[in-house]
Amino acid sequence: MATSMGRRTGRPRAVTEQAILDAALSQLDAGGAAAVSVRGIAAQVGIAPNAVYTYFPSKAAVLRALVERFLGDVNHDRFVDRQLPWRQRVEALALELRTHLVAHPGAVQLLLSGPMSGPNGLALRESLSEVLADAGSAPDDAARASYVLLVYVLGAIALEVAELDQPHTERDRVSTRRAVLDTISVEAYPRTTETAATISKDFTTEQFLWGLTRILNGLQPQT
Amino acid sequence: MATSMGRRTGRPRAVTEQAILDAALSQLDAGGAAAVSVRGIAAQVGIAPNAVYTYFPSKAAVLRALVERFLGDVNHDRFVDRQLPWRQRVEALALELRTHLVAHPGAVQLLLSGPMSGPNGLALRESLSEVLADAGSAPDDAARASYVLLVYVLGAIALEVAELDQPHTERDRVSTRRAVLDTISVEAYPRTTETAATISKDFTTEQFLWGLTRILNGLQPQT
DNA sequence: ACCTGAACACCGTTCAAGT
DNA sequence: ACCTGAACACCGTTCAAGT
Repeated sequence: MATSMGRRTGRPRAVTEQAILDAALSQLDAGGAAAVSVRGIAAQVGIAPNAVYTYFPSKAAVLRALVERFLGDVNHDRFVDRQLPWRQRVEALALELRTHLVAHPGAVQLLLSGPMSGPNGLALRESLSEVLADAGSAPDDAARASYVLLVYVLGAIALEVAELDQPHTERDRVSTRRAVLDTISVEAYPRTTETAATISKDFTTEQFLWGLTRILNGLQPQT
Repeated sequence: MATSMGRRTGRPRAVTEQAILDAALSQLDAGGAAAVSVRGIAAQVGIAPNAVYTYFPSKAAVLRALVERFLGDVNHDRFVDRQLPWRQRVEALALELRTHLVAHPGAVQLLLSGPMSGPNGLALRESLSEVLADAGSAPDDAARASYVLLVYVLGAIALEVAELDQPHTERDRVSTRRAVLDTISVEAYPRTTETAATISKDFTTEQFLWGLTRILNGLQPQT
């Protein structure tokens, strides 16, 4: 509420923080994260390069603000609607994230190179925690699940957009995507080899990922 | 086998490709991906900046070669051992990857910003596919599972190293890590709220991730 | 308070010249 | 064949000076 207040009198600002971020985003879209430059932003909004530092203290601050605005733009309507089943709420979030990230592929790099510690980033993680708490997780555990889900969504999209830059045929791409779908569970398929007999019948992907995470975090797998 | 052959006579090389990559890696370790520079590499190995272009055609090529060498360094012994149960083989790979990536956190950025399309990258994906084929997946489906697993491992480590740069207490970090462990399955916890009743009893994390992936790839969820 | 021009210490890459 | 010095077109950031 104090956005247009408190500005000390003097020469009026030539542009706005939003215009700076708009320019940064258009550079991001045009050439990826590496193509975003302070000088390019300045040229686009029509001020001298160093004038950018009146709006943000550094290029890193510009990128942080861009990530924050990006996260603020994802639609939370279905996500926070407690009337909906929790599955639909999480799916809505994942879909929203994917929509925005495919529209701005460079943003994936930005998201993965920082810990999303701004207000909107924390809010998103908290909302996700709430959903999973509604789903029946203990409050503490829900925070954990939100981490796993974000990892999965961001990681999957990161690799997807990396592949988009490659000279693959569309057919390759489609089959790669479909390829991901059916194999999350190896249980869904008949055992065809002898070594496959080593798998116990009731071993699920759920247990598998659980054990994998445990190992990745340096703890002993349960025996 | 033709590495030291075929070099046309003339002035001998002052350094080696490996020395260039060593220098690049030390810069990566010291200051992250952004700190790797052609000029810095040249200074470290003791040649002029432009002499680097006798060894690699561009900075991007240096980084690609670095990723390739990195992937070649992961120990495949336990991973390719068909005597071991497939779970242990995949876990060995995940652990190996994590060990190397935590030792060289900047490499995560490199891996996630490219599609790992070099020989070693493809070999790793193929090996992973073989393991899952041994586990009973149909050959085509196994390629898909390897994608999911790589996403999970790389994504998880990317966020982990991003958090390492933050001013968190060790206690925070440990609890965050433990937090990830227990909540991959919401099924493991008792339902405590009314909305939780919307979850069917036999709904597993496996099905959940499966549906999520399907949605992320733009296909209709099954009803 | 905000802008500008000029400068500093960098970058990746190219080119002509040396051996 | 490989190296060097010099140059080109950049980069983020700082500083002194203007209004």
